[in-house]
Amino acid sequence: MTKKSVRTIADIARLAGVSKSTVSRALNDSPLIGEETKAKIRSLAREHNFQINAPARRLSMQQSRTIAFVTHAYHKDFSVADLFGLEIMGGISSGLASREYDLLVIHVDPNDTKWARQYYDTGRVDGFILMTSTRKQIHVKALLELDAPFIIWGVPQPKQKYCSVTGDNITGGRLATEHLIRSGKQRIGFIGGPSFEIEVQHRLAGYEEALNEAGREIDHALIEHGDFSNTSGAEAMSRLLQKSPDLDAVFVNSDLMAIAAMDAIREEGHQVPEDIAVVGYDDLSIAAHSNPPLTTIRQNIPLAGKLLAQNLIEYLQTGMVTNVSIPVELIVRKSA
Amino acid sequence: MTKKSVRTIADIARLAGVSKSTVSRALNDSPLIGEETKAKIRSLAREHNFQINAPARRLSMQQSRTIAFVTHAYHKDFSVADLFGLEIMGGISSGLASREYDLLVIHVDPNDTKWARQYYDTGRVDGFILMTSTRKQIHVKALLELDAPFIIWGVPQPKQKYCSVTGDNITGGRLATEHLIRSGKQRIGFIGGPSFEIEVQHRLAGYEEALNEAGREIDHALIEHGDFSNTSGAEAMSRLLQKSPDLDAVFVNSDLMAIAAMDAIREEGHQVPEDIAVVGYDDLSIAAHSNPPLTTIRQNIPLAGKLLAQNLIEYLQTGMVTNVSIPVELIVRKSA
DNA sequence: GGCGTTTTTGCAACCGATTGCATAAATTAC
DNA sequence: GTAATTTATGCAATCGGTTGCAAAAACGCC
Repeated sequence: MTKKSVRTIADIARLAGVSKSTVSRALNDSPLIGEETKAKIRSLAREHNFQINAPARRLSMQQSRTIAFVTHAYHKDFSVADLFGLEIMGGISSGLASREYDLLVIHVDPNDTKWARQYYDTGRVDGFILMTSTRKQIHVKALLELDAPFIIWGVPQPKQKYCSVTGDNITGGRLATEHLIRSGKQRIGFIGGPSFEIEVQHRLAGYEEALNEAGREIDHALIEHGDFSNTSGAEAMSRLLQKSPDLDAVFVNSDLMAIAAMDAIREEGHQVPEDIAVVGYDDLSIAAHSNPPLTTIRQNIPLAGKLLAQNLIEYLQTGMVTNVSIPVELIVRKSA
Repeated sequence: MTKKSVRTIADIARLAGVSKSTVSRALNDSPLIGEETKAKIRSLAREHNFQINAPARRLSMQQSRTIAFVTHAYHKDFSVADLFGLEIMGGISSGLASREYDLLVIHVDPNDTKWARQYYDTGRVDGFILMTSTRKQIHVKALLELDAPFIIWGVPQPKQKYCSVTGDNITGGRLATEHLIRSGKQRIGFIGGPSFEIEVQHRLAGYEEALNEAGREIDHALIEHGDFSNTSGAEAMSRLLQKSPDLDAVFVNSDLMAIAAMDAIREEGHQVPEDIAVVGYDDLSIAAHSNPPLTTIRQNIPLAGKLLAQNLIEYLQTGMVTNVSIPVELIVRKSA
């Protein structure tokens, strides 16, 4: 009913018998304003449920206090980034909210880079969090050229300067492999994501380190790669079983591929984990509910999200470039 | 290197030798501007990669062209809304993008309603899409009081006027049940979400209709309710097996609960689908990859998202209240 | 060529905040 | 009691667009 009559700081100013500037300063807790005046203005604002106008403030301050979460457009296919992205978004959202930033979501076409200009040059967002699983480099390049602030989930290219948060992939690969070795497995396979991805190379490195330390040889017949999709996981598993029928364990680079791999193993008439043990990666929510429940490497996803948010904001405010890697841990369930 | 020198319409105006107003009108394709002038201004804008300033435009036009997607804060537990929410967000995003609206994501505390004011009265968003699975009514009430435009996923309260998109739950319940009847199942159970939810009541109604039409009695010993979480699905299943050991099929109100129920069934030593057939609901991506693959009711989630976006925008622009329900279909896999 | 239209363009106010600088009020110093 | 500070407030410009209204330019017609 009662159409709100006090919508702007000018309204408050009139009520308080002061000027707009004073109200603005009071609400921003400027030391220039006397305590009494501040108190009066604040209580007026509270009383009238005053909410400051965001576009005006943004125009005036030349910043949007909004961060874009950039992810690929969803396609039919079920890819890692989907579930993983959702879980990480929760962490990002809370990290941003605590610093009073808003979260905008952009679904981009993998081949298009116009989006960067459209969001940055228009002042709609102050920075980006890149989660595009594929073609990340193209987007990184676009953002660097624009000189736009951003942070990525993943390992940064060697010579470039930008923020990143990533899991400790070497340790992840090592933990998974060591667990399988401890369980007495002899022929341990590796199913990776695309071999050009640094994360995948690191996980492979961890796998090889663990084997070497146990005095084992690296057997390339035990190594296969997929593209993180579940079908590719099943296919890689089949190829592996073909090449190395004596395999008794496999470390798979994602929970989704691992779950598909377990199906493939069963279809060939083997049991998980008795005949072939399986370790996944990510500890997505579904890992606990797969059949059998998946032993996997947990990345602390809420933490990752929070760090992506905070470190990007830190960069916006101070220009400090951070590259952090978060710890991983082994979660033992039934599959290995 | 070259710091962009043409950032505002005033810059373009200078280059074109016209006034700001003319540039503004030309870029907005106003009929007031001559074709030649328009062409010149447009090509200048393109040439200099001009991007209009969003906050200024929003301030001036008194609208943000941004819609908030409101969902609950994520908790440890894995609930329906999570996966479902992610999938629907893709559809919303594309629906909004095609009308040039931005998508903001807000994770709200279930008991807090301040968020509405904080986003609406500040002019940060023009409207809301409500996906909070629990306590939806509280949030609806808050938005109605604020007189803020919104649309919900779900069935609207009888007497209230607001937009909604929902699945056809009655038909969904009916399709699932009819399928089980056709397969020759005799004792068909029902595991619903919370019984106070209208969606759940509709699915139950569809279930009962189908049974009645087949000349069967409704047996309340075959009906149980959970809260959509997977643990509650497993528990409801156990209770059902206890009460009605002769049960040979069950229609479960969500894929997540259905998958948990299948585990429970196996733990009791029964086979799916031979001993007990299971039909789920939602057709989330995981349904195709469960063990066995889940027969389920598909809601066209991308369409739902698109309609949520478009109908809300329609409402913003014309004030037309829409309440649509989208068709569902039965997807037959291995579990029933 | 002059006058009435119609089509184009520009002026200036406005959207609602922030902020540098000037000024008024209150304190302190002597 | 007055000058010198210190503290608190207000004025007015600014951020970068949009838009109502007035004015100029182009056009049609006799």
